[in-house]
Amino acid sequence: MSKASERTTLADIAQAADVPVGNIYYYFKTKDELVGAVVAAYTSDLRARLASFDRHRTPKARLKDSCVTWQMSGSLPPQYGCPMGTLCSELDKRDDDLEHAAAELLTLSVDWAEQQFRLMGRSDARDLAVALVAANQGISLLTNTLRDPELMSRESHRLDRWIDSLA
Amino acid sequence: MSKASERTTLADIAQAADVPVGNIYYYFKTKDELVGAVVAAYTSDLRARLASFDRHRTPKARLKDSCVTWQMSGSLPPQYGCPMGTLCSELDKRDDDLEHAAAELLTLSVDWAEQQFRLMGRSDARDLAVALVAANQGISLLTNTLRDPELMSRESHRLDRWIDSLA
DNA sequence: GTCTATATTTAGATAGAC
DNA sequence: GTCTATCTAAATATAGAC
Repeated sequence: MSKASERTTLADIAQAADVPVGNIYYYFKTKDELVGAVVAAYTSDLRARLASFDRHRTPKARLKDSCVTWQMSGSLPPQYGCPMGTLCSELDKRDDDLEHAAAELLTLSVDWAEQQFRLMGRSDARDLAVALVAANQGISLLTNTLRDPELMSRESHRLDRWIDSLA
Repeated sequence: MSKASERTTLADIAQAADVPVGNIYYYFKTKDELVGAVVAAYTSDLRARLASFDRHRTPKARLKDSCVTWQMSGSLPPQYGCPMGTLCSELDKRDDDLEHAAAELLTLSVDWAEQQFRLMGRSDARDLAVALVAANQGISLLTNTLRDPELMSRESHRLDRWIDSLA
């Protein structure tokens, strides 16, 4: 099999970190432990980002800022694929502690958005939150798969106008 | 590594098909050839589905039907993950013929939807098409990751109303 | 703490009996 | 056409020198 499955190996990580492979095991007992550390870092980063939106006075401004922020984090080097989507499909198949890490990550975003729509007085806050997160995840998938950053920016603007249009 | 990376192995496929592993090589020379066959089948299935929407008289009816159809194909057994999303993140990383298969699959859907919006007289047909496909992909990811089929049906209804609201 | 060498495990692929 | 046994390659993991 030529270069088929292409999941990230310890050799890849070691090369990126410019250390020998065996060295990794001084810091992490297993590869799973390393993956867990990555997920934990990603989670704490997301929490920090969500918290940072508190600086805006209105929930509408917070939501609009979140679109822009996701847009930036989405336009990473495309060869790494849609970060959240990849994480979800990788973690989703497991049967250990990390099995639900992807779900927790998504729930974090949905709950936050729901809270903002609720503060805007929308009784359909949950549906709107789900739709917003789904739109962001979906456009991230399209942008990365089609290798076209403009898709993300155009959809971001559309979502921005959509949020503006809400009561 | 316990059950960490969890990509689909030939052993998994053989077990699902209830045949011994070696038997697979009678039908496919390599695993890549098997993956290619799966992608080809998926593509032809998508083409057939898009073609079947022609039975509706108006583009609006076609688009609305496509949401319902995607909703059904999305509520598969959740342990397999979001089908299209998984396919994209798996194929995306390759460097062979299949590298762009995921992109072609998505483009097929976007082009079709663009055509329908265009027939509706929308000058922003491309943006709407991208948004629709992204919404479907995103809600598929959420539905599968959060293991909640209701997310998909509620978002489908929302998209249905959204299409109805367009001029 | 960092490195090399090597052991272990797993997945892809082949050979050959039936 | 189907099966078992086995080979090879690659990735995870460990041992032990420095």
